[in-house]
Formats: sequence, C-alpha cells, structure tokens
Amino acid sequence: MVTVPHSPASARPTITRKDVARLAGVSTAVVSYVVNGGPKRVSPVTAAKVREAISALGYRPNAAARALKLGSSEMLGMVVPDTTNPFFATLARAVEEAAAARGYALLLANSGGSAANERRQVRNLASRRVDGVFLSSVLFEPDLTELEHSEIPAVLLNHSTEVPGFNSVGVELLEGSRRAVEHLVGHGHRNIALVMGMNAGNDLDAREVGWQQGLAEAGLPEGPILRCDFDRQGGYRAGQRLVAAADRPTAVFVSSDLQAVGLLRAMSEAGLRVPEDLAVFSFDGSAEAEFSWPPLSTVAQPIQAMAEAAVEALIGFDGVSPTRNRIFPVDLVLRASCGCAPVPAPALPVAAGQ
Amino acid sequence: MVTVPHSPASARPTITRKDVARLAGVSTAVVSYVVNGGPKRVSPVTAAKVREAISALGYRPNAAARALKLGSSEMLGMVVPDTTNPFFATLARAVEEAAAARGYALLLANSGGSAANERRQVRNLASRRVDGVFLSSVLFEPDLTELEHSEIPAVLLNHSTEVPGFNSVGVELLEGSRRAVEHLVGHGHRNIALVMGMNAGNDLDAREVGWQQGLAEAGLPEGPILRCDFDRQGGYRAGQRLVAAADRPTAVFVSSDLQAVGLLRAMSEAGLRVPEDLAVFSFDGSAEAEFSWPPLSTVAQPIQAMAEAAVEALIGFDGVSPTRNRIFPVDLVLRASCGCAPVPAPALPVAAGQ
DNA sequence: TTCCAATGCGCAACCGTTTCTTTTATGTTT
DNA sequence: AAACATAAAAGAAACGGTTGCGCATTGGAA
Repeated sequence: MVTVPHSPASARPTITRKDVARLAGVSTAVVSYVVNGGPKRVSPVTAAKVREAISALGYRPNAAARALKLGSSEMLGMVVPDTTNPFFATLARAVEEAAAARGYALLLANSGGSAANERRQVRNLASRRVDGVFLSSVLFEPDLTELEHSEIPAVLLNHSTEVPGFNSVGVELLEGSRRAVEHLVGHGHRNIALVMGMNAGNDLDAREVGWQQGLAEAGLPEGPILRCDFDRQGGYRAGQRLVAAADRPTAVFVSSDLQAVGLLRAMSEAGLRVPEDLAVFSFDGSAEAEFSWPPLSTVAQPIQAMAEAAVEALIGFDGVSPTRNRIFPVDLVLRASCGCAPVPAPALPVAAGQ
Repeated sequence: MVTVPHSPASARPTITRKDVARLAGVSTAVVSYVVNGGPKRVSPVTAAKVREAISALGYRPNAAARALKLGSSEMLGMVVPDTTNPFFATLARAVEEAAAARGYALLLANSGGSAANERRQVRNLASRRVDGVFLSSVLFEPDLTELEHSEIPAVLLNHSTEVPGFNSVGVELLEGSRRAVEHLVGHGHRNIALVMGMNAGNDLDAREVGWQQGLAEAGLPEGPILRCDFDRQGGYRAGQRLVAAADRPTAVFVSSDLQAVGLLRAMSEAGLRVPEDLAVFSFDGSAEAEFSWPPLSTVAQPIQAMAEAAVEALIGFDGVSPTRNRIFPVDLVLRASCGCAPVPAPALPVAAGQ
C-alpha cells in the first residue's frame, strides 16, 4: 500500500507561508490573516485563493516559529510519578483530552516518584517553554521553588491541601476516607486497620486523618497502621503483614486501589476470604478495582471533572487574580469487598470439562 | 513555604541570550557557543564568565527559537489507542524514558482506537513539528497516507508485520501464541478456545495464526473463536459467552491480559475454577496479570527493549538506508492460570477475626 | 624584527511567523 | 471633479537562537 519511503532531509522542502503567498499571488501577511482569521479582514475571493493554495501545497504552519513570535507554545506540561499507575494514567488521559479541546498539546513526564526527578522534569518542561505545568506528586511536596524562579504557571493537580500562591485541584480526601470508615463501621467492624503509602508528605495524611475521624466518631480505637509502597507489590507486602498480625483486624481501609489489589492477593494466598474474614475499602475508583476479585469497594474520584478544572485553571490563570483551591466531592462505590454486594460463590462444583 | 504568587506577564521579563551576553560582556554568539559546546572554541575564562552570567540570570534557552533555527523540535510524538490500557501505558513510559535519555521529549496523544482520531492526532503532531512519531495502533492499520504526505519519519511500534517504507518494531506474535497453545496442549487440553480483539486488521491475526498452528501441530481441531472489545469489559463478555457455550472448552488463549482479566471475572461469577475448569493463557505480560486472581500465565513482551529500539530507529533514521522490521522474542511467564503454579486454596476455614 | 598561522571573538543573516504601519485601490460625498 | 473615508493588501520589523565569515589579537618561527 505504501510505496514511498521517507526521503532524506534534503528532499523534504518544507513549504512555508511564503510559498503559499507566491502561489496565491498575495503577500505573506494575507496568508497569515486567513490562517488565523484575526480582526484584519480579507476579501472572500482572496481568502479562497489562499485557502486553495494552502491545500494544494499541503501547507502546515510552523509551530516553532509561531511559538517564538507569540511567546506561547500552546503546550502544557504534566509531571506525574508514574504513568503506569492506572490512576495517573487515567488522570493524564483526561488532562490530555481537556487540553486538546482547547488547542493545547500535553507534554508528559514521569518523575518516578522522586523529588529530584520531578525538579529535573519541571526544569526540562520550562526550557521547552510550555505555557504551564500540572504537578501531581503524591509522595512528597512538589518542589515549588523551581517554579517560583522560572515563573511558569502551575496547578497542583492531585493535591487537596492549599498552597499559597498556587492553584490546586483535589478531592475531599478526608471526608471520603471518613465516610469509607463510617461505612465499614456500619457493617459492624470494630477493628479497622489502615494501609497507607510511605513518605506521607501531604495528601496521604488527609486520608489518615479521615480514617481516624471515622473511628473516633464511632468511639472505636485506632487499628494498626501499615505503611508500604504505593503500588501492588507494596499492598501485597502490607497484606502479608496484616495476615500475620496478632489480633487481626476485620476490616481495612487502603489508600489506593493499586495497593488494595496487592493486599487482596495476599489475602487469597493466606486463604482468607474477603469480605468475610477481612473487609476492604480502598481509594481512587479505578477500573482495576471493578475487575479485581472480589470487586473493590472504593472511594471514587471524579477524574474527568478534576482534569477539566485543572486545565481551566491553568489556561485561564492570569497571575493576578487570587489562586483557588478546587476541591471535588467523592463517591462511595459499593461492591463486594466491603460486604455490600454478594460475592458469587467462587467454587460451585460445576462439572469440569473432560 | 512559598510566598510569591505568579506575577502577571508584564512582570515576567524573559531573559534572552542577549541579557546574558551583556552581563558577561561578550557577544551573543559566544553565549551560544558555550551553551552548545560546539566545535568552536571559547577560552576557559570567557566561558566561565558566561556560565556565571547564565546562572546569575537563571537563563534558559528558548526552545522555540532553537527549533525554528535548527529545524528540529527535539520532540517525538507518540499516538496510542489508550494510555489507560496498562500495556500502552507501560510502552509509553518506556518510550518516554528512552527518548529523554537522548534529549527528546515525548508528546503523547490518544487516538481512542479510532482511525479518524489517529489521523487527526498525527496531523496535529506534524504541525507541532515533532521530529518523528511512533504509531502503535492495534485495531487497525495506521493511516500511513497522512505520513507520506507530511514526510515525517515514523516507526510502527507495536506492529509485527512488515510495511514497506516504514521502520517497525514488534514481537514474535505468531511464535509466542503458538508456544502458549503448545503449552496448554502439554497440560492435556484438547479443546482450546481463542479470545481475540475485534477489527483484527493486522497484528491480531498473527496471534490467531499462532493459535491455529499450535493446534494443528498437536493434531487438534480448532476450538471456538470469540471476538470482543480490547478491554476488560470485552473479555468479561467473551467469558460469559464461553461459559454458556455448548461443549465448553477446557482452555483458552486470550489476546491480551486486559481481556483475560475480564474473562477471569466471568469465570468466577459463573463459579468456574481457573485453571481446573478452564485454563487461561494470555498475552502481554503486564503487571496486572501478575496480580490477578489467579495469576495469569502470559506471553511477556520485552517492552523496555522494544521502546529502546523504536527510539533508536526513529532518531537514527536517515531516510535513505533500508527500513528495518525489528522483531523481538517473547517469554512465556508461567503462573497459576494455566495450571503450572499451584493456586493457594482460596477458602481455608481460618477463624474470622473476633 | 617581521610575517604568518592559529585562536578567540563579534557581526549579521537567517529560520517562519505575527502584526503594526504604510501604501494602494475603491467608493462616497460635496 | 475634487477631496476624503474606507477597505484591502503589501511592507517590514520583530521574536531568540545558530553559525559562516571576517577581524583582531596573540604566539612562535624565520
């Protein structure tokens, strides 16, 4: 189907607006006016000629030149700990779409969860002259000093606590966690553990506080706290420790779906049933939670809306109006892992094939 | 900690190499030489002065200007169906890292699995003057006509069949699938189904052929073929159909981990045990396969190496040397779902807490 | 001492746009 | 018919960085 290989640079004559102008018999300025459709008016017949020349030549404006002249690259940067994490993947996708809808492209950068890398990535994005950056660390306070210096607009995306001078968008971390615990209490649990990420710098604390509040309101003592890495493996290890714990809790609130998936695995391996032996409630509302076994009850974040708001905040930011801290409500998605939905009997003696 | 809000544009005087030159008492050319460290030689003392001025002013070269002059944006584009799919998320991350190691940033674009969107995204990337694009569709042939016209180098990333005029990197799809089936046969299965994606335009076919070959070599008839969407939900539905099938197969080869996860869920809901009632082997080798229940046996793709090779191919592509079709070997990762590893007894009567 | 090569640096053109300003063409009003 | 208002198009100056070229300055060799 395709027969023409890419030609070497020499044979790839980029067509500029000058070529278009020549072909259409007008000046380059006119081409610019019809391309951008500014306030300057071009006669319909001229515009048509130009448009014809453009499509005949397959002309595409050079974004670099445009960016240079305008001082705006029409690109946004986003640094996340790890796009491999479904939560951030979903967030990044939502942001990409919201940005694209406004004509912005998204430059994605993984920090690997290290503050040093995050700083490096921000610096890199800054030198590429993005019009703004989304910062969505979890494990640590983002390195804002870097931004102060480069004076590039930023919004803290997955960040629920206020930071002076920065727009941020987050969710009701505390309230969501509190309600999850409240829900577990409603199932009759009185010994409820907490599985948290490590390096709790900022946001994670709110989940911890929510857990504490939920217990306090029910007059219950705090169960054990297990800290682990922010991934499946971490949750798995935490689960193993939980299984071995003396006075094992009957329920656990986990700070992310990913960790909960790992924890579920540890339970299965130990022969413990969820939710009968251990009820689980986690946080994020990712697709993976829906398809885990058993399906996870989880505190769902309105990712689309958050992304939308973040893009809005970043693009519309004038640098002078007061910064905002947008906090979105969360939803409790009730499934089997907390005991709400029935878990289908896992081993009905159906006749095995041959 | 942070007290200075972003200032309005007026108060953000971008410093250019001219400011640096003035402060260092040299010409702008010299600044350029020390920044880029070209063949031109600058005396150490002058270079030191310049460097000092640079850091004093916090100067960052303007990437747009550089791109304009050099004709290279030092950005690569990548269009994937969906970054939310763990396989593509991992691939994108690996590519981002490989590109970053060579000084390139990655512009990520989701096509949502539609050819029209993919075309639009490629066009968008082209107008942003990326130095090349990675195309990794699954469900359809990438729209190469677009690329032909814009003459922007491309490599087909997740693409195992050869396309004239394009570099591509893929895996031994057919061989991997064949071996997976062979493995299932080795477990004694004689009725082995296939769960495939829909719109099988290109690569999926190779998996189908591999499945056929594996069966043919064992002298077995072909089991049922179930086509479904390329996600968890699709696999779930396929699983439901499989459960209801007359003469239910005892094993199934699934074209992706994601689909297999959905299928697993359908099995559990139907009370069928994996691998006793149905052995499952899937494709991709994603992290999710490791943490599913039971853990999935899967054909693992060497994603890091593939990303590395793709970046190498794209950056090093001169447009004249013959294109290459890099095919990587795959690995069979054996876990419980095919019957290799023991599945821990799922319901030991351990005393429930309190 | 004189000449030449090498070295270090500055000048200025250019990359492809946008946009302000000026020029030219077209109508309209006395 | 002259003068003027208006619209349409052309001209040209940036934006910030790179780089070929040329001019000084220097050291060493003759």
